[in-house]
Amino acid sequence: MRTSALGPFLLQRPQRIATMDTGTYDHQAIERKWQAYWAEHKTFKAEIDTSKPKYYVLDMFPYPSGDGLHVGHPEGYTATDILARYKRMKGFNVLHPMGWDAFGLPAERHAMRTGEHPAVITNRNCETFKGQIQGLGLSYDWDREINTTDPKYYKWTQWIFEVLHERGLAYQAEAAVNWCPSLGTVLANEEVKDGKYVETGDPVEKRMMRQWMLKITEYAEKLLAGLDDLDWPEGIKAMQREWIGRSEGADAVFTVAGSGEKFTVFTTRPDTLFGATYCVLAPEHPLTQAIATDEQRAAVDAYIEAASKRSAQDRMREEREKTGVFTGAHAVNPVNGKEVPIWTADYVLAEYGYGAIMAVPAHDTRDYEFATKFELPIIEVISGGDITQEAYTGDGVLVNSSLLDGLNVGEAKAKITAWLEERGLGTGTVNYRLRDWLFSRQRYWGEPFPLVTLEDGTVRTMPMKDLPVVLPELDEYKPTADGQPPLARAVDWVHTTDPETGQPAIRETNTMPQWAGSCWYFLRFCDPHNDDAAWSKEAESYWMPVDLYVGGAEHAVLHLLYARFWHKVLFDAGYVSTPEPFTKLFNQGMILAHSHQDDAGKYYYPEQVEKRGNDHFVKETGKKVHVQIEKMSKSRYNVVNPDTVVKAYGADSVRLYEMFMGPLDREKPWTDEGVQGVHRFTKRVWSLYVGDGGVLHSRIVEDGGDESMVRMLHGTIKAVSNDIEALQFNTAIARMMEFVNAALKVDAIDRAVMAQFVLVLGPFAAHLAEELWQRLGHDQTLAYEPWPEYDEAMLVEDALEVPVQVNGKVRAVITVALDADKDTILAAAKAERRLAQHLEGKNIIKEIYVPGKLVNLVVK
RNA sequence: GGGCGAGUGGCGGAAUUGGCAGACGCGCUGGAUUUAGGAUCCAGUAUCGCAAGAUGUGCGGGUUCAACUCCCGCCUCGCCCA
Repeated sequence: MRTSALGPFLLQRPQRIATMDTGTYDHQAIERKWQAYWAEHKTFKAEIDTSKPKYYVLDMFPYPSGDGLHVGHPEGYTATDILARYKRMKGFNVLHPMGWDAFGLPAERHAMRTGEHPAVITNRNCETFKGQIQGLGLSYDWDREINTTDPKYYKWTQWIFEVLHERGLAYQAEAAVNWCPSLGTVLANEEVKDGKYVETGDPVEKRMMRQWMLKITEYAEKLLAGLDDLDWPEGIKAMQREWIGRSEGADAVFTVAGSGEKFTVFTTRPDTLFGATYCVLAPEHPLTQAIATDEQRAAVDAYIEAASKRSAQDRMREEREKTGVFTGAHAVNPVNGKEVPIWTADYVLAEYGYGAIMAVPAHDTRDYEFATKFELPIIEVISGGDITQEAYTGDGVLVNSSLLDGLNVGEAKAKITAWLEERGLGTGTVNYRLRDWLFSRQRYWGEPFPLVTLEDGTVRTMPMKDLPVVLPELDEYKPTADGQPPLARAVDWVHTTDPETGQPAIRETNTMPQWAGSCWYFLRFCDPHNDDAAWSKEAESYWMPVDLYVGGAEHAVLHLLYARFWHKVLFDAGYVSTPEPFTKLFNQGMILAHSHQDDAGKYYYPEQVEKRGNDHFVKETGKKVHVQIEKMSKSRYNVVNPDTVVKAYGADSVRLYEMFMGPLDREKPWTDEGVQGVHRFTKRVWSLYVGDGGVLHSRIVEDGGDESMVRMLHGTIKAVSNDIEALQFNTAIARMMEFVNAALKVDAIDRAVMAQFVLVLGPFAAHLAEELWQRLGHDQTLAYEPWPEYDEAMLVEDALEVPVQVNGKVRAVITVALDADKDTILAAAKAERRLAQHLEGKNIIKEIYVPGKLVNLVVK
């Protein structure tokens, strides 16, 4: 066995783990060793250091479910970890924290079933998650770990609620909510489909309840405008814009004939006012019942009752058959005094606009459908379509519209809006689809509201000294028999006194929704142990904003909009220094997996299935199954558990594979063979550095190593650096593979080259790189080693290879001197023997040389 | 219906943004090693063809010396909104 110049030196170093002496790649021992090292040395602890530029890279923190991590979680976490490690080596002071979004319904349900306190369940789940995450070697500063259910944390969530309250942005209202009687709680709109709770199928109904609301609508304009400058995926920005749904139009006041009652409608098409042939009030509209005539009252009441059972989504679905009933009353159209019938129909929502519309069937698809079904008149006011066939929604010249005749849509809008304003019959307005945020949940496992209500109905927020308002202990977590939230069971807790006046008072029994804690956790990470404030000005202004935020696209709207809203309020209140919290956002794609299903629809675990020829069969029964690629889920029997993969192939292999699978933002299927492929790569890296007996491999030499590897190294550094910056980790890994493949083919490589490559590998295969770095003779972690610089001069090849095309098809490749000029190269190209048959008997009519790229000869 | 995105070998995917299509990996084929299996190593692998060569990036057109890339018209799939 040859020993390199460094061999003897390394042999003298004490080996920490005996099994590593054998020279085989023992990923388990290496990973254990370095994870212990990082923890013991607090390698990734972040402190404010104004001498360095900061970089705040954040993952969307997880809800720690009882199922533990699945391979989807580490995808984003690995991406941010690579960036964090890379930025540290680039000299940035990196903030890279992790915590738990731990309030939520699953823990509460579990508590209802078992009687175990949700905090106990939650803490157990957090520990599981933490263990799994640490097993992946992610470089979080664990001293900054936070948990939204910790009273020390939610004290400040309550404080922010008080800031919102002080600023008039929190109010109580009777609101129509999705009430699920069997769960005893309200549900968010997205949890309801077809009048049922999506998880259990329990029926859901509309119910008016007193609820806390947050006035997010007041920030609609700021939330919209703020999107423009963010480095976010355009699709996400578009979704937020749609969600906010700004539309310009006009309010118009209609009078109920013969009663003097008035109602306002919002329309984006005031130009079509002359075409209004009926009005529709939402079933929930306060006038609906009031104006119903005696003959129609029974039908109207029945309709209102039926509508209350349908969700907003359901009601808005266009393909759904329109329903509605005539109220018996008529409305006076403000522009022409014409009386039109007033209907109620559930395609009009109480929450949108004023819950009332003027219907112009000739120029609105839904109104057209409704009018056709109920044989209501259709009057054309904009020419250009054929209203006997369908609604015409395009531009055109106004007709049948008195003062508007002859104008186009834009002109007519402006003219009629001014006309309405002059007469006090309406105003030009901006309307938003965005609704105020329903902020109460009838649940136990959430933040209590920091306020009490006095006997006279006065609401008082708790003074700072009395925060946090801690969740009381309960014997049972179910709603009370009379339908009150679980907190109503804590009678002594509910009945309290106002801390300032000593008057008897009662506490709020609703809790905040799960979104609350995640609206500001990125701020707490800046200063997680501060007991005097949610964060210090110093910490906030140093670390914020978040430079890169990575998470799933499922949070495109709600979490990201709510967090931006709170942040803007805190900005206006002077508590934070930036108007937006997340400078750059990136959504990782979902990881899919193969599932095996028979014709009856039954799923099988991959282990139950075997491949025979091109088909797959259930081992036991021989039944044929089809293989498909689907989202991972327990019910599809196709969830991949990262623990088993880490155990079999190592955390470095999991990290590398998740990044190598494909572009970060795309969906991609998990395959075990793929993991094996990158695992093979880690073994090849090991064998590149470590020879028999665990000493450095003899190919590593002090100097005189292969020249081509120096060039290869610089190319690799350049490519990997660019790829990391662009979050293109798949191609970065491919470049490193190319380096290793080339390195394994040469006999001697300079030690300096090998050391630099370890540094490049470091952000990806962190454990392996640390181990090799140590074996190269370093006694400190590589985490803060300067990132290798590449030299552009080193990328230049000795000679230039130029492809030669004839009529755009490559026919030969010629090798020319680097400094060869155009004429020389063209001459060389034309002289190329292999081109002869393509040039024979033809005339060259054009010669193109793209410097350094190619030659193209156009012949005829 | 509208918006956004995607479509490239048997598979996941590359292509410095108009310049050698298929990097890298999986799988497969052959070989070496092994009692055997696994692991490892070497060679090959878009399609047709013995070859020369021809064809080839969802489909159809166009621009260009040159198109996966740009333009026009379609088809399919995914997500979001109606």
